[in-house]
Amino acid sequence: MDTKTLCLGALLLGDKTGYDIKKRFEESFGFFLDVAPSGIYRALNDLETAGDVEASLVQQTGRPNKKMFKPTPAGVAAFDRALAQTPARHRVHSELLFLLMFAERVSPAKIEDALNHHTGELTALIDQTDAWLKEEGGSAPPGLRFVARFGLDIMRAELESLERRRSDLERAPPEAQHANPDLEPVA
Amino acid sequence: MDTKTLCLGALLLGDKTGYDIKKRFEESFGFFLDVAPSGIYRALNDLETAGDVEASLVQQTGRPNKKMFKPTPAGVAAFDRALAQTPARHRVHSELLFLLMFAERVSPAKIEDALNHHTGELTALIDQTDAWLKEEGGSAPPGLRFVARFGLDIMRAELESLERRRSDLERAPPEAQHANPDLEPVA
DNA sequence: CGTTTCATGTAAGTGGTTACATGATTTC
DNA sequence: GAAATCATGTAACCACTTACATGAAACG
Repeated sequence: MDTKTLCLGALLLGDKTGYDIKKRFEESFGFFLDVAPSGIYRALNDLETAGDVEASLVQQTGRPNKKMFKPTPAGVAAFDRALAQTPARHRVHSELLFLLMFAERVSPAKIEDALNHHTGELTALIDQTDAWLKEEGGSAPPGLRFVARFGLDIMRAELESLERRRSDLERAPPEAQHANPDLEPVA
Repeated sequence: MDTKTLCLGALLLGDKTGYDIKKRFEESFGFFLDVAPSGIYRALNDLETAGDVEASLVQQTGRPNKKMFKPTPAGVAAFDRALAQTPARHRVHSELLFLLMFAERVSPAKIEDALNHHTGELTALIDQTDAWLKEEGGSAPPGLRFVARFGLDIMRAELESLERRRSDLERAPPEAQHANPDLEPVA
């Protein structure tokens, strides 16, 4: 899914400036969609020249001026079209899992760190989502709420599974397999 | 994570040809890592010129010849280095969730389809992973087994959550928001 | 005082995707 | 007969990433 559509979506959810969108991606959104910050401003400008958003400059004193964006009817239509056409992919894009697949080849410290880091991120996101549901969840559209609840379910399942199975990785395999002495035969 | 490292990983897991790797990506691997098939052959050739893999041609009658690849010691070292350096990202890259966030703007049929398709994929993958664990799981390295088990946990959690919450989406919100009637384009 | 927050961009480079090409054999 | 499987690639394009640039104010 391209950055432009993602930005339009953010604008429909109430964001106003490129900075707002960037923040949203760093927080909730970013958990399941990737966008580079610099790409956002670019996309916004492209959308503007295409007539899909309208911009208005806001002078500010004490802090940088900003540019507020609003989708035009054409932009909304384009968004809906993109939504309807986008194949509904869903995958756990994870270098962490790739790393864990090859856990034997990596220093235990790195594995430990990676696991700790991820569980930390998960608990933070869980808390954050939980708070959002309580505060704003009531007034949010059902789709948004659904995704938040679903996300919570998954993140909690991940945490639980990691905690339960973690020891399987940390216990070095009894004897058979220590590091990789000879790895041709694997096949 | 770049295609080359991914290919090296696949070779360490026992794959031999580009085609094998491609298949692995379409099956298990592909669930959490993206690679375009055409990129694989390219990557393999690059790896060969870099001296990270060795190739041997296999003449076949009745079907196309193939090129079997094997990592060199240098390749193995490069792989381990890449593993150690790669940040252990983990995110649910999901256009499906994006779609669901804006469920009100999409035709109920599309939502229904997307959900059905995904649950179908999930059950298939669950069965497949389950079977793998029973058949080959015993002899597989612990990292691989861990990921398979973790994957099962998550996929089951997803299925359960989707089934439980699905009705929240299908029930149109009481009054306020009934789709978007002006959806001229694709819809 | 140093760092984070706010706020918006440019420039260069490339890795990856899409689309195309080939062709025998087995399966339905 | 049509379609899928096996098997390997080339060519071109461009969206995205990384790195860099700027600068005031608030926070600690």
